[in-house]
Amino acid sequence: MPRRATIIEVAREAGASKTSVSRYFAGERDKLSPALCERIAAAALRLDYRPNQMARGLKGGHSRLIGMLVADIRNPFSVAVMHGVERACREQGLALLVCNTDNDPELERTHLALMTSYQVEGLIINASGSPDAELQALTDRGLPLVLLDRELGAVEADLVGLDNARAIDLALDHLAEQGYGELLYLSEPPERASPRRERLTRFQAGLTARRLTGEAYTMSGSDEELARNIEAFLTRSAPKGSGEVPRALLCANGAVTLAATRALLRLGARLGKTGLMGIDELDWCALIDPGITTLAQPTEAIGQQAIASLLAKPGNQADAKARQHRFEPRVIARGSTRLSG
Amino acid sequence: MPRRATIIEVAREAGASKTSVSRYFAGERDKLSPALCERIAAAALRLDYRPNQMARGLKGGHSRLIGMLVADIRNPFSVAVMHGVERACREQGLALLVCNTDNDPELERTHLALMTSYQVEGLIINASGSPDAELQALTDRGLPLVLLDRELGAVEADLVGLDNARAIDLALDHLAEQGYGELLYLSEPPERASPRRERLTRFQAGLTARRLTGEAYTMSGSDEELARNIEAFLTRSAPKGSGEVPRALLCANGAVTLAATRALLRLGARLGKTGLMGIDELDWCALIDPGITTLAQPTEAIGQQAIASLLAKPGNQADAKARQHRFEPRVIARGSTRLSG
DNA sequence: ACCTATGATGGGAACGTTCCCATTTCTCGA
DNA sequence: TCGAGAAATGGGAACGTTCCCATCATAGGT
Repeated sequence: MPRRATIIEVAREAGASKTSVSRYFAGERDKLSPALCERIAAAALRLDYRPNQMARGLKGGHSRLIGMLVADIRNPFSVAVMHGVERACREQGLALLVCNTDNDPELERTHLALMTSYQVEGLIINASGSPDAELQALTDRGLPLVLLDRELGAVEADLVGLDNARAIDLALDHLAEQGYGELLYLSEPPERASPRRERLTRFQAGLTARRLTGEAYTMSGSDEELARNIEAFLTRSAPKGSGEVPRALLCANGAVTLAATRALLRLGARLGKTGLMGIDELDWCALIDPGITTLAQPTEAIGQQAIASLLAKPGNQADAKARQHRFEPRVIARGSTRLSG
Repeated sequence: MPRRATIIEVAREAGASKTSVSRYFAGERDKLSPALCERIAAAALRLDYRPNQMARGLKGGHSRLIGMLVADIRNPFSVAVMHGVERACREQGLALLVCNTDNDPELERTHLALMTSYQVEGLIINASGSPDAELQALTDRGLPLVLLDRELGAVEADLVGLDNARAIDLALDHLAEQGYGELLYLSEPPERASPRRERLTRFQAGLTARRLTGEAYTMSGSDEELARNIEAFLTRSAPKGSGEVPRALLCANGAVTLAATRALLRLGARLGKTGLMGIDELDWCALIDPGITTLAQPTEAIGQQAIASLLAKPGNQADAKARQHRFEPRVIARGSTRLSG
């Protein structure tokens, strides 16, 4: 059972010192004479040498590892962002340690500890709970940190995510433009996740300027309950004075869109006549009969920016103010917000 | 900027030797007196000590890291399995290094090298190319290895995945039972991925015994081309002698199901009258009008078994024969395979 | 009382790097 | 001709663990 060659063996084989070999692999080839470079390259090839990242990480703290903590790995949005993060890592020669918390704050703490024990050089956090204290301790220690999608009050760290206000504005504009006048905003419980709060707030704030009326419903219970609430919204009598005003649902994210669509179909609603729009573009949104209108997030860009922000961190100087990178969504208009259909 | 405490500092704080502290954290507490244990625990708590995994990994090669190489991280099946893997890792105190190859064999090689440079203790491979040589070299070196979903001819390693023959049998049985007589099997190019070959072969072998006729189409081009081929299949005249025999599509995986559904809806086909069944259960399959019948894979179990197989490897003794863990899928019958609808 | 297992503890050499300092050789200007 | 400085290279001490060995009680059998 052969063992991997070490830097010492390569040095001997190349007739050089381990320092030179180290330099060669650390990308300081310009400091070496071409002849030496060549000898080292040949020797390394002959021995099939690969630097041991564990040893590297031990010495200088240069693990070349990035940790990513995801609240729900089965959420397509998270996966899409992860795809962008992964690609950016690859370009930088970084490896990605992925942990999924399944929205469990307890697990989040555990995984945070796990990742730091691997001396990660940076952390991308899509928080499920409020590990503010733990995270602040890490930044204090000089560990670059980026918040993904979800803000965390007490932590000074860059945030990368959607421009939630803009997203809601775009949605409201689109719905108003299409002729819908009464809206029902559907969301998961907004307590723990900042984007949910931001979106909900903006929704409520954005109604009057557009002469819309609307209300919000927080999903918590069963599909049945959701369906009942949607039905109540759709069937209640129009406010006096106004005639029949078209009604629409606005879904706060992909999971909600799924549940709402299920409910609407169960109620036998005709999409379009009943408006339906969701944040997050999903595979199947084009499939459901007239197509479901969505707001697509630039997930790839978000992922790449997360790594960019991480690497831009001056490392030790914590003086750099926390930045926000808010990305703009794109409206993908389909039949579910077309009244004429 | 405080630094993390080391084992030496804990030892001093506890009035013990680093060896004892090491033993304490390596889970050999039974070899220590209760008094000493207590002192160490207190000291570690006071200093907020966490063992440095990099150093651990360096010394004994015990990195507690598992690598997972995924061909396509945006495939919901892969993510679902990864979820199972992640959970199993967590239970074992392992960390998961995830690499996505985007189905690029070149990238696969790079990532393989990357992961091994982190001294991973095991590797879960969902291959995109044929890195047989590289992988065999790794097993020879004693690295436990598990193939996920996709077999690799030349590598002796456990395989964990679906019982593809059984899956096709279940599908054919179901379709025959529901009264469909002519089938079109849709698949992505079967060259590189063993499950595609296994499924296709079994499909062709399983027709006659069930008095079915069928043909296979390999998706390669555009949606239009797929739609044309499906249309040709649906509209061609019945073979002489037999009356009108109900026709159905069988989709080899989730991606194909998506494309086929898109095509069918575009063609204005009525699901049910035209049968549709797919391998892999997806969020939206219940949503499309009468519901799409699927074969669900036990993804969580597959993921957990992958880790189990990895840990069961006798480590060095490569004598252990490669095992196959084939899981049985479950039919989720919906309207798309109900003629009466 | 003595010799020997047995169990608890500690000292120190690895593990494979990086990086701080030499050391050596060479170039160039005074 | 000489010394200074740069450029190329190498030696050795870390980094934070683990683990082999040694040490030292303590207890038990003779």
